Amino acid sequence: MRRDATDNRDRLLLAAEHVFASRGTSANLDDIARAAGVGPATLYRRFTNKDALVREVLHGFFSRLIELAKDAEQAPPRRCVDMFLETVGYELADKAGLAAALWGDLAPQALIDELTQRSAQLLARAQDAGAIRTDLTQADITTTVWALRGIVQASQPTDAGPNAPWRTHLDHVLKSFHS
Amino acid sequence: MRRDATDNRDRLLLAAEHVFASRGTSANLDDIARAAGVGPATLYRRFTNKDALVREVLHGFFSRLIELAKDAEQAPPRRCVDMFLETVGYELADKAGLAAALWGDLAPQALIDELTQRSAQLLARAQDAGAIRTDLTQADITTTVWALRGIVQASQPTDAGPNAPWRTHLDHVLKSFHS
DNA sequence: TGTACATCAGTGAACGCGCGTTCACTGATGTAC
DNA sequence: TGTACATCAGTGAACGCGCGTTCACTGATGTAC
Repeated sequence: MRRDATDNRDRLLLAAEHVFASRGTSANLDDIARAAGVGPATLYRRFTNKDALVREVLHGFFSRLIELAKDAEQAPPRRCVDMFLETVGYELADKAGLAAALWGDLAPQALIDELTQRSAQLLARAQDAGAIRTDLTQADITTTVWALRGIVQASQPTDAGPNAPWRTHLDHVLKSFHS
Repeated sequence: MRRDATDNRDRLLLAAEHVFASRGTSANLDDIARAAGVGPATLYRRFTNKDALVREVLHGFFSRLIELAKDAEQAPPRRCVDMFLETVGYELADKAGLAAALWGDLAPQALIDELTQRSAQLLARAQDAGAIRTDLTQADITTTVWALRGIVQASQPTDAGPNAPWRTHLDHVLKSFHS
């Protein structure tokens, strides 16, 4: 691919990440093209269509969540689930617009599967350390992520910082997880 | 208003409740008109525009939530918050499409205020009875509703019954609420 | 109880706008020599 | 290092579709007598 082509592709992807993250995936492509400094038709030279663009942005988002799971694997067993959910919460709050589409048709199934598997391992690790109730399953982790998403989407951007609604809610949930 | 007019208004409102509840407020008006057995133009004789129709449906939805709060006021103080959130969860799960628009621009502020106030009273009642931690505020109740909404929206309709994801999540939260 | 008629209800088709997508063309890039 | 040229990139305007909304007209309702 030619240099000008790769440059524009990168800039379009960056612009799409920003716009989708702040205004959701229903944002229009003209705004993204303008933010990237190209015409709307250029977008269609780099991406098949809007769905393909959304898919690629979601792919990056899920990749970051998987990185967060890997990071948590390095944390002490007693704290690894807490750390994972806290960092996921920050990511969701920062990318509320993407969180909406998290588990839609356009989500990358392979990455979802990997994330599910890794969170199950984190849970098992914390349970083996005796830090988390043994009657919990991976579904409780996923459900908690959905819950955080719901809170983040309803919250104003002003609801940030250590007392953000999603943080106190997560505290409640983790309190129960730790039995 | 003439009899045929009131009849059609009622049927349009019912149809809108069903369609919006199952497919969200972005569902198109043609489907609603068809479900009501009238032409699309008739809808505009009974309602100013789509926003007005959505507002009226949301008004009904919030009225039902307020009824749930009133019902909870009759429950034992130690259980009133639990009961409120459980019944709200059922309502959200049943009307997932409306839950999405819960706190948007079209929501009726007066009813939101009343619901907020009533949930604060429920919380105070449970706290006075020594059933719920005294460091909680009304915001924790609202946040929990948002969380349930997020779960319900991500869940499949098959995730129903006593083991629905939102129910187990609420159990976790209430466990922490009760200290 | 009938009937005439004013009023308002219902309606299919058309309009307009937003937005994803494509067209037909101009312009930049990089390679061959 | 220059230069010619094939290739592919960029682009504004136009297209088409979905959908909210309105038009211009026909039809039902209910009241006055």
